Amino acid sequence: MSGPDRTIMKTRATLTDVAALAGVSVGTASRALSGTGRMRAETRQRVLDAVQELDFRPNQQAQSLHTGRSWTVGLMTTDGIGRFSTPVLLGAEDALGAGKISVLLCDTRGDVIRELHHLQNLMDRRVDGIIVTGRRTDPRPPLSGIQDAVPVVYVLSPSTDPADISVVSDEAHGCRLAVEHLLGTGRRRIAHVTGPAHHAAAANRALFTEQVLAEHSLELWAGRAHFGDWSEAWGRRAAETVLRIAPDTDAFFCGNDQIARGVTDTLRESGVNVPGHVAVVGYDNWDSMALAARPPLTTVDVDLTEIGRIAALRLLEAIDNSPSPGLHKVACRLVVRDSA
Amino acid sequence: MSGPDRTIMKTRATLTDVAALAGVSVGTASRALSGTGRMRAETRQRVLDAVQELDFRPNQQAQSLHTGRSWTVGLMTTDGIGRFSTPVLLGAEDALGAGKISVLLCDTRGDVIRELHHLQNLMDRRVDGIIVTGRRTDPRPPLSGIQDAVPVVYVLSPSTDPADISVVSDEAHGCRLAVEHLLGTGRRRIAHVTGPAHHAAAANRALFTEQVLAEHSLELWAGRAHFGDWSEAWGRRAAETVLRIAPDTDAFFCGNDQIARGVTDTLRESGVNVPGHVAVVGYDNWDSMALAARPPLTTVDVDLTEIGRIAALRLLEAIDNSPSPGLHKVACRLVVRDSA
DNA sequence: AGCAAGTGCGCAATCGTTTTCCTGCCGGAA
DNA sequence: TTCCGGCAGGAAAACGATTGCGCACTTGCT
Repeated sequence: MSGPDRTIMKTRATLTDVAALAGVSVGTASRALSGTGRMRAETRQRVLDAVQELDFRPNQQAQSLHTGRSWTVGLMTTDGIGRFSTPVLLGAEDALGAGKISVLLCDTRGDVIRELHHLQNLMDRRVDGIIVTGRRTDPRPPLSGIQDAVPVVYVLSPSTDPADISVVSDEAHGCRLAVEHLLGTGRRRIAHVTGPAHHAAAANRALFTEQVLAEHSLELWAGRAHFGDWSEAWGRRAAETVLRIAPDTDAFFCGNDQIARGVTDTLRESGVNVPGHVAVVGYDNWDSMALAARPPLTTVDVDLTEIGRIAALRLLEAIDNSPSPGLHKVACRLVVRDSA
Repeated sequence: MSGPDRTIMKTRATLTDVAALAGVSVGTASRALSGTGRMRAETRQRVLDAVQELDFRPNQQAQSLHTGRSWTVGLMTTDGIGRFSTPVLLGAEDALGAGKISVLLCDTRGDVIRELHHLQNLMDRRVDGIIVTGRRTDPRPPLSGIQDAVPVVYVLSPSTDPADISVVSDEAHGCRLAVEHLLGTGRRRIAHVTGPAHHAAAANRALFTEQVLAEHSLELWAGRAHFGDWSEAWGRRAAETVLRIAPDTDAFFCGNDQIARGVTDTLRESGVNVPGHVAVVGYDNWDSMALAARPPLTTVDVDLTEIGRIAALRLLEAIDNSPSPGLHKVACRLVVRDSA
């Protein structure tokens, strides 16, 4: 319905209004607010009073137009906003917000056209920087068409160009934490069940796990790493297989918490005590999985929020013209619960 | 030939550059681009060529400063960005993106101070509208301090002021779908296990469930609704209780998928066949729960993405000065899998 | 030829700040 | 008294676009 238009449109006060009320020129009013320039304390106070009186707040767009800084960064997520990118996003938003910077959200859904389109939009809005995050940890090609126009930080999925700034989780460290925790509780026959071999996350974690074991003159139990998918169902199936081919396995290190949960389910239902007889360690520390498992999972926390925070800090540095290019790895934490 | 621009491409081309290259005034160049005003076809073409040549794109900030529209909306989420607000957010971003509008993300973490702060920021940036979303479905007080300055749409958590625009899930509809599906498969003794009684979501779903049953001259089985928390552990415990006090129960309708999963676990481990002997229906259609349960859960999908989309559309209407105040309810879908 | 009605396009104001330049004015030194 | 340094604050030019107004030049009609 066509209601009565807002006649009482109380338009916000401008600096001109403030200056008029304070009896000074706009230039002086501006200087009074920014603290630059010299003026009598009394004059400055008159301006401040007027600001108070009119509830004046500067128009960001006008400021940005003049200074060229928009105090805005774009956050492009390539793969929806899933379980992984959300904490990253929050961490970044938090760190940026402290610096008075706001976040423009773009979801490309993995579509190159859409990515280009959003990129164009961000440039049109003169963002000060861009954070690119993906769900997978596989490297991705850098954004095309923005040669140095604005700084970019890649998160979770590093850029294939080592000259770019990338922030990722230190998976080698995560695997070390898990394996050494298991070793510390006396386990020696450790099987590894994980996701698809063509996922970097799965392949890398398997590799790092083997490396850490090798340092202790051990090998993966039950043959090589067991690649499947990231599901509970796969965890259940894989556990059955391992129990069959290597019944003396005394620990499972799993590529994520869903697999780990599936493994514990199979173990419990097979009458194998966890952690008494076999220990299980997960990866990701996904609360609703890790806590609901029986028993609750000991698991590697990749601290996604911290990753987001660090990415934001690196971006701020780059915006301030002192970028630190390269791959930044963020340490993991081991969350010890009951399963190992 | 793209010779000269490659080296000097330091700053983006402005309309002035375009006008100079085309040999016209800025005003004419502007009109050539906007399509307004009359001019010789040849002149327009010269401008268009210059735009092409210089890769010109208008500066949004300058446009906004003049027109007063920022083509930006704020999206405030009050409670982190969880499982519920994320799909809403994506739906909104999608619908708004189609209208060339970008989304500024703000996370208040349920803190009133932070909310005020973000609100202030959004106003300073002259957003065209604001979407407010919360995790809980309980009503919330409207944003304070923005008397009609910009339109606001509340999502998931409706505003306590009925004159505001709110978009929520139609929970009565969701409960009807679930209960009538159970009735359709011949169940008559339906128990209800749900979250804390002080959560609107739990209380309402229990109420609606009873209402639908009453329409069929039935009552909740195993006494009144069983309130607890939203966890699997509660689902497991509640199922045990129900099996004990009302062993002839033939269906469970649960307040969310986690509870439902807990219920199926207890049933399976007690040797009760699902759905052969007892049927189970969940709520939320949270994939990683519903699909991983044994058997996979039949559950109510609240279509959060659609809710986000609709919220965005309502906001666009309001921005265009034809708001439709009140509570808008979005229908649910029943996703039938194996548990009922 | 003369006049009105149209075209095509430039000029300049505008949006709200920031920042540079410049002008008074005051006091102190010569 | 005159000159100069320094401080307070005003005028105005940016920033990059949009748009109302009006000037010059065509055209069409008598």
